[in-house]
Amino acid sequence: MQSDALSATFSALADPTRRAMLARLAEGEATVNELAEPFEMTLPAISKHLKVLEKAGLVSRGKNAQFRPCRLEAGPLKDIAGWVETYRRYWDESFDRLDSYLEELQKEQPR
Amino acid sequence: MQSDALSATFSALADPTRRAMLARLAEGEATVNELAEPFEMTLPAISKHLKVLEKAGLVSRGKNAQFRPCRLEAGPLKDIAGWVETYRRYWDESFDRLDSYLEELQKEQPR
DNA sequence: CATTTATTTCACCAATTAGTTAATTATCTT
DNA sequence: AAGATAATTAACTAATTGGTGAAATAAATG
Repeated sequence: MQSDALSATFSALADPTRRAMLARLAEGEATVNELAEPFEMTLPAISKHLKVLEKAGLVSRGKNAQFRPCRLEAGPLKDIAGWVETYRRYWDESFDRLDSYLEELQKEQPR
Repeated sequence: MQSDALSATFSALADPTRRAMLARLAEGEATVNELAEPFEMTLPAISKHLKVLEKAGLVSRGKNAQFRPCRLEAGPLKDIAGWVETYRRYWDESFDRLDSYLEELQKEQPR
């Protein structure tokens, strides 16, 4: 088990099923069965994928009777965005302009 | 082996050693031995990590005498950035403003 | 040509991952 | 209390991953 958060997040995202589950959760909360519905997998498999997402902090779960509604938690995605952003200059020539735009944004909304 | 490109990229990035290698390559080309130097791993292990990065399209290799200089290829990182960007609204309230800024950028520089 | 240097391939191993079926737990409904 | 529904846990398996040491390959150098 990789212990650093960034690795856990990248690892959780390295699976199309899990990314599809996040995409579904982006539209709103869903129960485990609702999340499982589009896939040809058994429920225990879905349960395991959910656990991976949960450990990476990408999903949180509530409790409603026998249901365990899942919510998207985007914090770790922000970290991914931050990490990848440091490489933007290597694929995008207009990096400098966006960079300074983001700096502007920062100044406008101080903490 | 997961066949889709996005999964391969996330998977390649889900390892701190490989991310460190990319960070090194961001500073410029490096040989395998140069890349290996900061790590306590054997050369074959490094070679394997490089192969993972290469298969994900994140690294390309040249040929110079017995050296195989490695270069960073940022294309797949752009795809990661694109993927994660669709979730920005979930962690950042000022998404709408950035979104419209990026649309502006698009218009200014068509293809 | 023999040796050194750079790197890869091979054969192996232990741990992890992604899936299964069967059993269990928890809660609601009748 | 009994049955149905939601979800998890357990036990197992096959494939993948991340590492190793030893051998092989490729090119430069004495």
